[in-house]
Amino acid sequence: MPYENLGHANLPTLNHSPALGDSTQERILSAAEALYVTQGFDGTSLRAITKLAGVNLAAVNYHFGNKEGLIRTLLTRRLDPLNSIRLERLNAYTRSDVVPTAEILLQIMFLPALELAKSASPTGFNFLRLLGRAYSDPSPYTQALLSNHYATAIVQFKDAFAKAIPHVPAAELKLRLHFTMTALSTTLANHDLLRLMAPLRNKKSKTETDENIVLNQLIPFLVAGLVTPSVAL
Amino acid sequence: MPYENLGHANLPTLNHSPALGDSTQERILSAAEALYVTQGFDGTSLRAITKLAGVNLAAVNYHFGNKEGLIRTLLTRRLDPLNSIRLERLNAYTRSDVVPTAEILLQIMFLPALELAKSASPTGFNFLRLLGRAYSDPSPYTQALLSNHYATAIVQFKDAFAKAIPHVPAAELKLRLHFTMTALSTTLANHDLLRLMAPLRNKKSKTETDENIVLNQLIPFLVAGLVTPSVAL
DNA sequence: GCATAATTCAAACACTTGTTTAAAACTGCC
DNA sequence: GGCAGTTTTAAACAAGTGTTTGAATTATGC
Repeated sequence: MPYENLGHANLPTLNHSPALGDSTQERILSAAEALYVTQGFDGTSLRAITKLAGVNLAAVNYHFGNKEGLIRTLLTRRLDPLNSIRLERLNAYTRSDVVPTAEILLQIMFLPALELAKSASPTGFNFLRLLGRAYSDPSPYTQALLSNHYATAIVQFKDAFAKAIPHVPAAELKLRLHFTMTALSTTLANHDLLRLMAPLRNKKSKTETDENIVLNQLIPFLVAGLVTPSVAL
Repeated sequence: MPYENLGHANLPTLNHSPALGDSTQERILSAAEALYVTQGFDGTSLRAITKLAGVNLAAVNYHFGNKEGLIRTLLTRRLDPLNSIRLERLNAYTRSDVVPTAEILLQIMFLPALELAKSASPTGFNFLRLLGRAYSDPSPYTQALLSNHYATAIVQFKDAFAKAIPHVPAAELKLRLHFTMTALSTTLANHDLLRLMAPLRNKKSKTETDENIVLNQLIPFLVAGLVTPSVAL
């Protein structure tokens, strides 16, 4: 009688969209992720999830306890490895005495998300959209869950950005980082992103992936804003 | 027997938060706006709205037809005058042969929202947070409603930005404008914005309003990103 | 002052929500 | 083969959802 195995130790191939070959938990998570990305927490019902997954309604409560438990494992199984890789790469710089630039710091925040998206997500972009959706989800439960994952990682990055951009006062840099994070998260969550990128994709080499296009466009945009001289106080 | 007057002709003093002196419609709209800002469309129930407004449950259906009608008037009574002012000021520039800079264009998009916020909103920031929440609301109804208001206004601004920033290819500029709009909307919707601005407010003159602080910080951030040289293709 | 319209009200409607239950089916192991 | 543990299933639960109804109340116009 489980629903106690909320640990996300088993994330080997939670890839494909809800297919017949997968376990019940994996199919639930895949279906829930696909729906949560577009509908948000409140708009995603357990009946819609279980119907898409092709499993019984009670399976969610059996395997995850309740709806919050489902969303929690849904988010943590993505965010935990993401933040681990981010901090690992950031610490690699700080151990060596190299002071990373703002561009490198943004790459450290972006690249792991893109790499995980390519390796773990079914549709390729569902993982990125999950992150964006979670950050803008109004449900208090999601907000509370995110603030933990968000806060612990961002604190360390804030110090690194302060060293990379010493000419901007701390208060202003704080606000600029806030702008940066919101631009990142909502860009990832946006449905029209693929459509916006279409013309750019054609002009680039065919080996250029969609993820890299976003990276190559968004990072210079954000770097320019971050390092621009402080406005007169 | 109304619920046909969905027109928003009467927006004289829909100010105060739900108070006893206001009409039933105004109290419903105020309460709905306050809740919608924090809970989103799906998370805001009619019973919570009517309870906060101190009116009967059936009053919503009587005055607005249904929940969608309520949210529609909630958004249009704010967005319609906002977009009118924006386009009016933009056209004033285009009639004269002055080509507005990117900074001026952003001011045209920001300033009317801030002015309306100061004059019409109860808590001062509820109006801005309403805009931000609407743009990130996952409910399909809100998205459909917004896409109209959003699209018609942004098309004209896109041309103006293209003239202001001629050195950036159209496809790239399109993406940068997308980043700009998302940064704007989610910044406005964010709850922590006031807390982030606190240290800046103390250093500025006491006449400096919170809205101007956002303006003075966000616009240079966005302008720098918009006008930065195009990445090599 | 009175008839008429507009509004408010309590109650119920049909429906969906997350959750629980207990029996059924399946699983692996000796 | 049979038994214990695990999982799945259909059904029901209580609570909440938007909406409707019809009577009571208030406001309006003559």
